[in-house]
Amino acid sequence: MFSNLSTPERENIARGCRLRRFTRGSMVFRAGEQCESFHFVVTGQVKLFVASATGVEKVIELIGPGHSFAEAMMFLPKPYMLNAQTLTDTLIMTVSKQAVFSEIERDPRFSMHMLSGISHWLHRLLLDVEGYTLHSGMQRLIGYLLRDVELEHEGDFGIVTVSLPVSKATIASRLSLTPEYFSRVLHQLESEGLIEIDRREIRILDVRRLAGYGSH
Amino acid sequence: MFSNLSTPERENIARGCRLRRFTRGSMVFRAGEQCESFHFVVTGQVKLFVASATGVEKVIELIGPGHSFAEAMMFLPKPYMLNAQTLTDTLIMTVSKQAVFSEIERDPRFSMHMLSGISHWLHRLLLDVEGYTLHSGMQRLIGYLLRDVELEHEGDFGIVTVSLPVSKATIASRLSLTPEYFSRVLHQLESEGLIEIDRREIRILDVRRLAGYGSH
DNA sequence: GACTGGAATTGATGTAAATCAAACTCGACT
DNA sequence: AGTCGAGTTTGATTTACATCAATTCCAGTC
Repeated sequence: MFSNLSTPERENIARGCRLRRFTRGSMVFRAGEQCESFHFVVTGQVKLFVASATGVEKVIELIGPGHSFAEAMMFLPKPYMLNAQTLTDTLIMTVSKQAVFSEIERDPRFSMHMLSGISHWLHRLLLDVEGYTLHSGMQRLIGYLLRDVELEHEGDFGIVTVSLPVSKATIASRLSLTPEYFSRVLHQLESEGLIEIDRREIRILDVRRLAGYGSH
Repeated sequence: MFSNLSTPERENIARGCRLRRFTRGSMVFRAGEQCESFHFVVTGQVKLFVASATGVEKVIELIGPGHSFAEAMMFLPKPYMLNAQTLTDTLIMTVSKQAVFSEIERDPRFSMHMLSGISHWLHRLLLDVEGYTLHSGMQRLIGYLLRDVELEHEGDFGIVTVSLPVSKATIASRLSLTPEYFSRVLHQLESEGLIEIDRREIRILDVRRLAGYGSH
C-alpha cells in the first residue's frame, strides 16, 4: 500500500504510526469505541467478530500477517461495529486517521489505494453474503478449503495441503457453522475419500473432484 | 455527493455523465461485464442481485431515487459480480469511471466522498451478514420494517405506516426468506396485533412492542 | 509415564425454515 | 361484468442444520 510513496511522504505517514505488541487474547478494539486509526497485522493472527445481545459470537474475518483491517471505519461517522481480538501474540502497526486524511489531501494515488483496499473488503463481504444465502454449509466449507488453492496449477497429482490458521471452532464460526456441524461435514469429505484430516492439516486429495462435490 | 464541488469541477464531471431511460425489467448491467462507470437512480427502482448456477436469485439491495450503486466496482480489477435490473421504468444517471478517476486526481474532497460512500455500503453489508447469521427470519423482517421508522419520534401513539417499495417476493429475497415464509411471518405479526397488512401498506401499531418482539 | 484441560468428535434429538402443491386475491384488460 | 395471470396466501411435509450431552483426543506440564 505504501510501496509507491516517495520517501518524504513515507516519513510523513510514518509519524502517524505506532507499533504495538499484543498478547494472545487481547482486544485491539471493541465495538462501540470511537475509531481513530486503522491497523496492519505485522505478525500473528487477529479475528474480527460481532457479538449478539445474547453473547453469541460470529467471526467476520481472520486477518493474517501483511493484511490491514478497519480502514472503512475511518470514513464512517459511527463507532466500531465489530471487535478485533488477537488469537496469538501479535505485532500490530496502527496508522492514525489523521495521518491517513492528510495523505489523502496530498496524494491522489494514496486515495486510490484506500479506495481499492476498501472495495476489496466490500467484495469479500459480498461473496460471504452470497455464500450464506445461496450455498449450503458443505459448499461454504469446500469454498474455504479451495480459497487460496484454486489458482495453483496443482502439479503433484492435484494434491494440496491446507493448514488451518486457527482452531476449527473459529473457522466454523467464520463459515457460520457450529463446531459440531463443521466437524461432521469435514469428516464426511474424508469418508468420501476427498480429503485427509491430520490435526490442523487438511490434505486435499483431488482438487477438481472436491470443487465439484456438493453441487449434487 | 457533488454538492460541494465548484462550478468548473461540476462541469468537468458532467461531461462524463449520461442520462438514460430504462423500461421496467431492463438490465442496467450483468455479472461478468466489464465495469466502466457507476450509477445514480434519478427516478424509479433498481434491484441488485446475484444468481446462483442453478438460477436461484438473491436480492442484495433495492435502490431508490437519489441513491447510487456500483461505485466500488470501479476500483476492483474484476468484472461486475452482480446484476442490476430495473423494477419499474427508471431514469438512471451513469458517471464514467474516467471522469471519477480524474476528479479524484484533482480534488481530495471528492476522494473523501467516494471513500465514505463505499464505506457506507460496507457498513450495510456487514449489518446484513450479522443479520443472516445472528438473527432469525422474524427478527430480520422486523428489522426491515423498523429500518427507517426507528428515528421518527413516532408521535401519533406510535403508529407508523411503511409502504413496501416492491413486491413481497422481492423483499423476501432481500431478507433471504422464501415468499411463503415471509408471508407466514408477516401474518403472524398481524395475528399478534402488532401490525396491520393492507396490500403493500403495513401499519405498525406499536413500534416499541414490535421492536422487542422476536427476542423472546 | 500419568494427569489435565481445552479442542474435537460422536450420538440422539429438536426445530426454523425450505419445499411442494393448491387455492385464493385482485387489478388490468377485454 | 367476466377472464386472465401475476402475486400472495395456506396447508402438509421434509430437511439442513442446531442443540444438548457425552466421550475421546492430544499437547503440555509435572
